[in-house]
Amino acid sequence: MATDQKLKARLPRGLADRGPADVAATETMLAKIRAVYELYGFEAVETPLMEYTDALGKFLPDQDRPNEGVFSLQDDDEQWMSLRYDLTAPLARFAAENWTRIPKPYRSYRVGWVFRNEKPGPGRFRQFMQFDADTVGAASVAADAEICMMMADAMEAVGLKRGQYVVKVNNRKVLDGVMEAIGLSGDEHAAKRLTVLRAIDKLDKIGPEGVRDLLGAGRLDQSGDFTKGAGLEAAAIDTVLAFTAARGETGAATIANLGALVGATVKGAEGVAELAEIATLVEASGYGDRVLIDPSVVRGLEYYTGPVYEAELTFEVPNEDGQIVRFGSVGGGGRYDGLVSRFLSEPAPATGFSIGVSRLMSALKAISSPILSGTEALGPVVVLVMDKDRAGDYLALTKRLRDAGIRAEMYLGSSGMKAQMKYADRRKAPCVIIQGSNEREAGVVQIKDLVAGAEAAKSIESNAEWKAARPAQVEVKVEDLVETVRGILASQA
RNA sequence: GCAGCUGUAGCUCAGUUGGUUAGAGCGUCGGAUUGUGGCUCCGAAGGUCGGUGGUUCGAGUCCACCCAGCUGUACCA
Repeated sequence: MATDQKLKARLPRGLADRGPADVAATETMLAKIRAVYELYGFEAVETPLMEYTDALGKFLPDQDRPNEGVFSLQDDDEQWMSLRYDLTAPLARFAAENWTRIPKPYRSYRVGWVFRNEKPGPGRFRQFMQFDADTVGAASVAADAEICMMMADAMEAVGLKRGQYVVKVNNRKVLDGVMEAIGLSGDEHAAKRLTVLRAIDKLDKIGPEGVRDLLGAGRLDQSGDFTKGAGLEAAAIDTVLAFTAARGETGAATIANLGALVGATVKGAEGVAELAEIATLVEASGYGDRVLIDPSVVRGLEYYTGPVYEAELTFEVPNEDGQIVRFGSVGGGGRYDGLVSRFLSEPAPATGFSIGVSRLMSALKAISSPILSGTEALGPVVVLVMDKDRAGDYLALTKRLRDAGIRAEMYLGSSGMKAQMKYADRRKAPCVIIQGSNEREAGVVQIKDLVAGAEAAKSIESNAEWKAARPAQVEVKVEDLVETVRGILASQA
C-alpha cells in the first residue's frame, strides 16, 4: 500500500546528538586527561568498536548466542560479533594477541565510545565514552597504587579541587574474607555472594537499613516494588554491616578494623595486607588525603580479583528543577588478573581504571568548570550576497579573509538581505561583509560588527532610527578588509 | 522484567459535570521596512487530541485493551 506519509525523524532512545559546544568541551577535557596519562608514561592504543563476542565476555550459558546486554550481530561466517561494552576486555584481547611484541609491563591508555543495550535513564546512555588506563603484566600492588594516584591527578587536571573528589580503594580479597566469615565461601554459594555484593554496593543509595533489608528477607522500594533479599542470618548481616562501616578516621585505623573482622581468613588477611601496602605507598607519595581505604567500595564486575577503586565526586549541585543531584562515581577500576590470561598459557596480571567521560563532563558543567568556558565559539564572518550573479566577487572576498586565517563563509542560501542578516546573527557571526553594486564600483565594503550592533540596539527603540543609524557599521576600502575585521575580532575577544 | 505517572501544534502547556468549528505562549514563515540582525505591530502555516475498540444522540473528556515516553526498581556478563 503506497503512502505519502513522511518518515518520522527520531533519535533512538538512550542515544544523544552532540552540538559544537559539547564536542569542543569534550575535546578540551580529553586533552587534559591524556596529558596526565602520558606524563605517567602510558602510551596510546586504539582498538575497534567491535570484537568477537567470545573475546568480550561470555555467551549466554548453554545457549549459542550473546548476552542481551551487548549489541550483537553475526558475521557472514556466522560468528557472533558485538559492540564493545567497555574498553578493558578489548585491551585484554589486544595485549594477549600481541603478548610477545609489547614491552611488559605494558602501560597503555585509550579513549572511545562503548555501547550497552540496557535501559537508559537520566545520565545513563546506551552509547557513552570511557577513558581508560591499564598496566598489564605487573602483579605488584604498586601498579594499583600508581593508578589511584594518577586518577587523583586526572581529577585535578580537569579542574576539580582537592576535596571535591576522592579515590576510594577496597580489595576483593577482603570481601572474599567476609564471605568466608559468614559461611558463603565455595562455588555452591556463588549466586548468594553476588546478591550480598550487590546489596553492599547500594549502601550509599539506600543506607545501612536498606542494605540490612536486602541482606535479609528483602526490601520494598518507594515504587512499591519488592526486591528479594539474600536471606542471611541476623549474625551474618551484622558482620557484613560491620564490615561496610569499618572505615576509621585514618587509613591505619580502617585497616586495623578490617584485620579484626576478616584477618582470621586466608583471603581476608591477604587482602588487608595489600590494602596496607597501598596505603603506605599512597601516603609516601603525598596522596594520603585523597586516596582513601573504604570498605564500602564493591564494583559490580565479576572479573576483579584484588584491589578495586572508585573515583567519587563529593559535592552536590541543585539541578534546574531544584533537586539536589549527587554525581557519585565518575570512574572505577581494579585488578583483573584473569582477564588477559584467558588467552594465554602464562599468568598476565593486570590492573586498570576507567573514567566515565560523559558523566564527568556533566559534573563539570554543573559546577561551571573553567576548563569548559571559552568553548562556546563564535561563528565565521559571513559575506552577504547582494547580487546573485556576482558570486565570484563574494568568494574572492571570502578567500581574502581565509587567507588571513580568519574563518569566513559566503552566504549560500537563496534568501534576501534581511534573512541573510538573521542567518549571520544565528550563526553567531562576529561581523558581516556587505558589498552591493555601489560599494563594488567604489572598491569598498561595508563591515557590520554584529556584537557591537546588538549592544547599540539596546538604546534604540524605533526601527526607523535603528536602520538609519546603521550602528557599528563602517565602510572601508577592499584592501583594508582584513585589517578592519581583525580589529573587530580583537575588540570582541 | 515489575510498579507508578504521563501522552493535545515543532516546544511548553490550557481545554469546565461529556455539547457546535480544539486554544494560548514560545518557535517558524511572510509583511509593515526594494540594501541591514534587535524592539514593536499585522498576518499565515502548522493537529489521525498516542492507537484500537466500546458506552453515548454526541467523546480530547468516560470505560477496556494496546503502544510510547518518563520516574523508581531489578538486571548490567
